[in-house]
Amino acid sequence: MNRRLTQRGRERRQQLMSYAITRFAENGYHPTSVAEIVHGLGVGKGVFYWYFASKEELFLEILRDAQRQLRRRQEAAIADEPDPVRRIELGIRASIAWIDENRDVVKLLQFAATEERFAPVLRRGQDVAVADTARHVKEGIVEGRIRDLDPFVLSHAVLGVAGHLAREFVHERSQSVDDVAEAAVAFCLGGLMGSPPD
Amino acid sequence: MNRRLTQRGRERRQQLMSYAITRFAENGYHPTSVAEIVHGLGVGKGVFYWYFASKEELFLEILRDAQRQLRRRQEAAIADEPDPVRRIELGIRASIAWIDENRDVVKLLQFAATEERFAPVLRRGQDVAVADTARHVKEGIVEGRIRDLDPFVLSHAVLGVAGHLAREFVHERSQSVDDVAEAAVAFCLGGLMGSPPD
Amino acid sequence: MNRRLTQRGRERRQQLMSYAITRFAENGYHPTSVAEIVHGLGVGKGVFYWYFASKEELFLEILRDAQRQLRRRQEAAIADEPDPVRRIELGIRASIAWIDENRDVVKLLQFAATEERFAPVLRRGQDVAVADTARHVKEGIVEGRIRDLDPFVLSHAVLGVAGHLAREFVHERSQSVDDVAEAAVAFCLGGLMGSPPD
Amino acid sequence: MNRRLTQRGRERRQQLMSYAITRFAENGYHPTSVAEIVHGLGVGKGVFYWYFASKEELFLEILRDAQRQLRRRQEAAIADEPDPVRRIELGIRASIAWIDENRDVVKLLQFAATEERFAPVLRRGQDVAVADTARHVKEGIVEGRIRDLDPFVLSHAVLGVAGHLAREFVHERSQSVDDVAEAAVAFCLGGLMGSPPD
DNA sequence: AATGAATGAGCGTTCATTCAT
DNA sequence: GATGAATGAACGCTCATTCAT
Repeated sequence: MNRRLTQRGRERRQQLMSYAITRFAENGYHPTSVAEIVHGLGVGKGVFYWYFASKEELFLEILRDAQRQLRRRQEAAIADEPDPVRRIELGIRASIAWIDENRDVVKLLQFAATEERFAPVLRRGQDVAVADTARHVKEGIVEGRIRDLDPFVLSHAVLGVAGHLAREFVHERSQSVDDVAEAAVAFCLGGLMGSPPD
Repeated sequence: MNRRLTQRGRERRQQLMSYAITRFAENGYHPTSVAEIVHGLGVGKGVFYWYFASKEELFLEILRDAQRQLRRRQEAAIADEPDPVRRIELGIRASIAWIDENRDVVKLLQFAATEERFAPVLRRGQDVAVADTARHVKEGIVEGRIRDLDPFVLSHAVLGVAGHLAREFVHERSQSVDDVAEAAVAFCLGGLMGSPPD
Repeated sequence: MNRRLTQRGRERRQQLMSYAITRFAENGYHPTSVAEIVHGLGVGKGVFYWYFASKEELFLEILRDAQRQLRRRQEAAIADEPDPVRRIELGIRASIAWIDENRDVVKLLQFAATEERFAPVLRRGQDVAVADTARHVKEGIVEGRIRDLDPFVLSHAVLGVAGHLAREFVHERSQSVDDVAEAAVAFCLGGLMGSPPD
Repeated sequence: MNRRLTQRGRERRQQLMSYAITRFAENGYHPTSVAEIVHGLGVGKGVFYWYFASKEELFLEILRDAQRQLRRRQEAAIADEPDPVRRIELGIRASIAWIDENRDVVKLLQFAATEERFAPVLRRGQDVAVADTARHVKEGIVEGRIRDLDPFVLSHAVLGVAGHLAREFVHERSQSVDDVAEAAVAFCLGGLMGSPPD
């Protein structure tokens, strides 16, 4: 692989990835055949293997792409906000927005987590995301605005809430993204800073 | 199906389910063949189809079983605790404990969420779990101990945190279940009751 | 693989091998598809893979079988003949007879020699055959009846003549096996014992 | 095909043939793809089909070339040697030398013999070679220096020994070409002229 | 209840060949 | 002359499922 592609080539490749994402998301990775993908695009089978070494390689590519995009989105949202708590909030909002806009890839990320074959790629991305958040949490703890618990656990909790709410509400029960984001932020900030339960 | 089974028959069936769970969790549902399952148990293919109508049926059975178990566990934990907030806490602890003890099935639940074929079964279970939690949340709101936000959103947030932390920490980073439960409870109660972020 | 087979199973397996040999010999190994083999036998594709791990494995099995058979045939022919030169002669005759009766497998042996993938198996068989012959040649040299040249080279020469004549004459120009054997023996004994070319 | 080629064109064509020979010899004819050949040469696929009508045509070309070359080599070696037995000897030496220098094509000739598709071309070449040798053998018989057996069988035997020894020894067991040639000549002349075995 | 042989549609992948550029 | 994108039939192989025993 790693072909040098013409402009047209790059477009074809993108087209294949996009279509594969929708099919994988709708039908599942395994149940979706390469034949189905190329047929849906009205091209021959060879086209697929001209651009991707294998079905698995395509899937990994999708995974990597998604993680790269999400991270870029979060970084852009945070930019140079100086307040760590506010950075966390902006991160949550950016994540939820991205999840909302990429429900299909999100499903694929979830699926990838369930097969040992794909899990490592995912784990790496997760670690990065947690580390990113943990930095802000630590600052918040130092400033005395976030309670003094393990910053990694807290980061995971934040990510868990954001991801879960975004998936469940925006996709399944069709609430507005903003409402969901609002709730997620409220809950997380409460969880991070809130007075202990007694 | 729905055969009338002898004692031995019921054991065989259970044996098939247990082994299938470990194989599905390790390898994925699709990549695990019926042949692999019966071979691992040292029996012929006929055995499988004596007890299950199809591979899919077996998987659905596993799903239903898991949800039934988890719910029973939560109910047992809550028992007749009168304090709604305390009930939420006990529910979180019970969930985390169950997830810890059933990492394999948990993976299968995650996978099931990614295929339209299995998602409905899951959704039903989720709805029940959320409704259960929401009842306690509502009581808490009425009592003025939980802030006045949409109880369903709050319930989802709680479930999201508990599930996420249990999966990530207990399984992947090998922390003690109790520590994780502690953190989850703290975060959730903070999120539920916590003073809003200024 | 390495299945425990019933009587019927063993027959099926043999049937597959026999038919594959004729197809491979007629058409070539690569151009003959598994589909062609099973279709010719009127069975489903699964049958093939029930008995053989792969097309390649089947081919190797054929190779091993052939070498085993040929060797057994030679040993039976030589039995307990005390005269080493006579043993060589009997070996030549046995080889030619076997080649005559197994023209199809012989073609496969020739083909196998041309692909690095199969060559090693062949080489091993050849080495054994040469070593067998070389033993007799050495004895003949000790007895002063065969000229004092490298016994391995002489053995190879003998095998080369026998194989070549059998293939060329019996198969291609339809001479009687006995005539060919006679000529091969005469030539080889001349080559082994004959006075040097002045 | 049969394009009129420029000097550069003729070189390209030769380059394709040479590289194809090494790939075919190493990997086998069928397992070597056209893509592999053009890729190895760093050119596009069009180049291949500019010079050859098909993969098969290229292979046949290689075959014809090889036979032409070998024959020319033998004729040059024999030149105008008047002694028929000496001509045979010189022919053997020339063949062995050529085989030594063209191990790759030799493998292809061997392969070609195993597919009905290519065998005819080969057969024709073989017939010519045998006829060439048979002429000398006949003369030798007339002169009373070679024993009175079927000259075609004797020629085949000679060719068989020479080919077999050259292939087996020079390539596989790395003996010097001259030693092998010496042994082949000795064996063959013994076989041709040698006193009958008793 | 259980076995193991059989089925055959369907899978991921390859590759000789074509052709617009 | 040459490129690289495209084609699609065919390949080796898998596997859920069936069924005679």
